[in-house]
Amino acid sequence: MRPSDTIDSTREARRAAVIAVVRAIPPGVVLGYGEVARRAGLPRHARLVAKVLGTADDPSLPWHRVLRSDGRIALPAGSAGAREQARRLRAEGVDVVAGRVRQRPAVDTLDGALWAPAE
DNA sequence: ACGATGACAATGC
DNA sequence: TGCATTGCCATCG
Repeated sequence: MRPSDTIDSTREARRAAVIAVVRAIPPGVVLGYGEVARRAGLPRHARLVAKVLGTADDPSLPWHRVLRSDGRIALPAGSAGAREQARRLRAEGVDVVAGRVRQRPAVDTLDGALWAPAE
C-alpha cells in the first residue's frame, strides 16, 4: 500500500464505518442520518452519512432504511430515488405516506431501543 | 486559504 | 405540519 493511502484512510475509515452501520439495520427498521452517524462513532456527521450513501455504489446496501430525523424521505419528492426508496420500504412492511414514514425513526420505539446495545 | 454546497438536525414561530 | 433560521462538518472549485 502506498503511504498516501494510510493518510487518506481517515476518509475511507469513516465511510466504512457508516456503511457497516447501515448494513446492520434490520429490515422494517428505519434510522435518521444523525442516528447512523452516532452509531458509526461520528456524532454530528449526519451530512457525511448522506454523502456516503449518495456515493456508495454497493447495491446490497440497505440505504433505503435511512431517513431524515423527522421521518421524511431525504431525496427530492418525486425523484426516481425517492420513489424507489418508498417502494422498498413498503416491501418491508413500513408505512410510507406522502414521502413520509409512519414510524418514529427515533429510538423511541421498543425495537429501536432494544437494537441499540450489542456490538 | 476561502467560500459554496449538501440524501442533515434542532429550534422557533 | 410547514417553513425559515442557525449550527455542523466534510468536500470541492
